[in-house]
Amino acid sequence: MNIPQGARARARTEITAAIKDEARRQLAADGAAKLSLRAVARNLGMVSSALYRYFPSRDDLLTALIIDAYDSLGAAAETAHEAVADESPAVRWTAVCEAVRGWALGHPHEYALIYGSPVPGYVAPQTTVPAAARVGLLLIGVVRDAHERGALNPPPLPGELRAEAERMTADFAPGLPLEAAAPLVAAWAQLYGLVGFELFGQFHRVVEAREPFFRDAVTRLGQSIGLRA
Amino acid sequence: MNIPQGARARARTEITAAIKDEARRQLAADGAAKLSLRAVARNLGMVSSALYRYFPSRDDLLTALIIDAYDSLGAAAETAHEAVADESPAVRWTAVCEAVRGWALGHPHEYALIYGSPVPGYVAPQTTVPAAARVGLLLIGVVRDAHERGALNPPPLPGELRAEAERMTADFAPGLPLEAAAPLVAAWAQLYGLVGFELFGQFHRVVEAREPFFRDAVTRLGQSIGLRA
DNA sequence: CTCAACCGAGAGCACTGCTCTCCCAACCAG
DNA sequence: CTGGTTGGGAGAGCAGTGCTCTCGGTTGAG
Repeated sequence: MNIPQGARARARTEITAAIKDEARRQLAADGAAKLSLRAVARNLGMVSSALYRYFPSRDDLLTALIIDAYDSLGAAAETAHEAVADESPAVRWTAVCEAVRGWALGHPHEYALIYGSPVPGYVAPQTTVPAAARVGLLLIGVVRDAHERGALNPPPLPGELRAEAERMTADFAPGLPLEAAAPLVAAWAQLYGLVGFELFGQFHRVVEAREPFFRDAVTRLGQSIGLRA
Repeated sequence: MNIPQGARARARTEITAAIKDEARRQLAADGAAKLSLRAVARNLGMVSSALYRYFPSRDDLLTALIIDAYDSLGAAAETAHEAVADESPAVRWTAVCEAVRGWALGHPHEYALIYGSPVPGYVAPQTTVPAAARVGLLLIGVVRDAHERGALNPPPLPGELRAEAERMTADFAPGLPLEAAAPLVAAWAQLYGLVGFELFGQFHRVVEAREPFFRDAVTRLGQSIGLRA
């Protein structure tokens, strides 16, 4: 990103990038579990121990890939959103949802890496949080926008969720009506349920017309928060 | 299940069960990826090669565990359902959903095994289908029952989903009104989105009051199919 | 120009899934 | 009761893994 700071440093960033690229290739081809440091090193013409100068462990490489995947997904969603920025909130909502699904179908193993079961004993470091939040923030923005232009009719807020809803809006969704907070978070999770089931084969012989089915489901998901079609 | 058919056959079923038990222990402790055939054999006092007489590969052992996990989850859901069999469909719906969540929280690694990202290159054999279908059939039964007693108000059916809905009801949900088919399947997937997000840490610092949040979400999920509270 | 930091190479350790061969014990037919 | 067949445990071995450590050569800062 900066002015070249010496051959050494530049080589380091280049090699780091090359490692990630090769790792991403293997990830896309065979999935996270088959990603092998030795194979990455081999394909890069280096010896496996040299790779540890760049990533102290396999988990650190995976973490880097996870952040990249979150960013790639977030960018795809944001791009799709910009293309319909002038439309109604309901249209923008489904556009973002369909972008998530599209990205997932195009990057199944990367999707599995970030939204599938966490790799054994692996705990995502805090570093991943900002990248992971991008899609969520985008959805919050759509719903808040609907609220601001008076196009939001959220369902009533159950009393036992009032405190939770207040905390949610204060923490990460300022400007959102209390009634929309929990339904929005739930819809966010449910979106990934739909995508995951399709991607991981749970819809095999159950859902055939995948696209219309998904469009219908996320439209109703938007309605469940109060976005009217 | 039968009359003892000789020491040989009995020993075989006993050892097979012992292997599965030990494997399940390791699965619960460390997750699927760390399940090691050699470690299982070691803890059972046998040599690793002997284990291949019972399970031809690691994947076959995993498949057996997957089927058991589906059955365990299905049994938990059915038990929970029976306990409220006399209640309204809406109550039974949330009871089944909460049973799924409860089982998942109690068996995180087994849940990850069946609903997380499929293990690398692993494809579930047809054998798993009946066990996997139990929860789905239970939910179908609840909604059909609501329909039969006139307590179901499904949303309108979009034209582009009519053929799909006809196929769905014909294939696995006879007696269900066309309008309910797609919303039900979607709700089924969305339920696992909610559970998965909680289980895999996506709700960390996002949802604090997990139980009321979940109860509210699945109640609205039921309403989205037409079950009135 | 010197010296520390950097980093690639290679050997090695402990582990994995899986195969193959050997050999004994259980079983069934005659 | 016996003899051949089969089931299954033991052990060695192969190819692969993540990771560590040591040895040198190169780079770049003081």
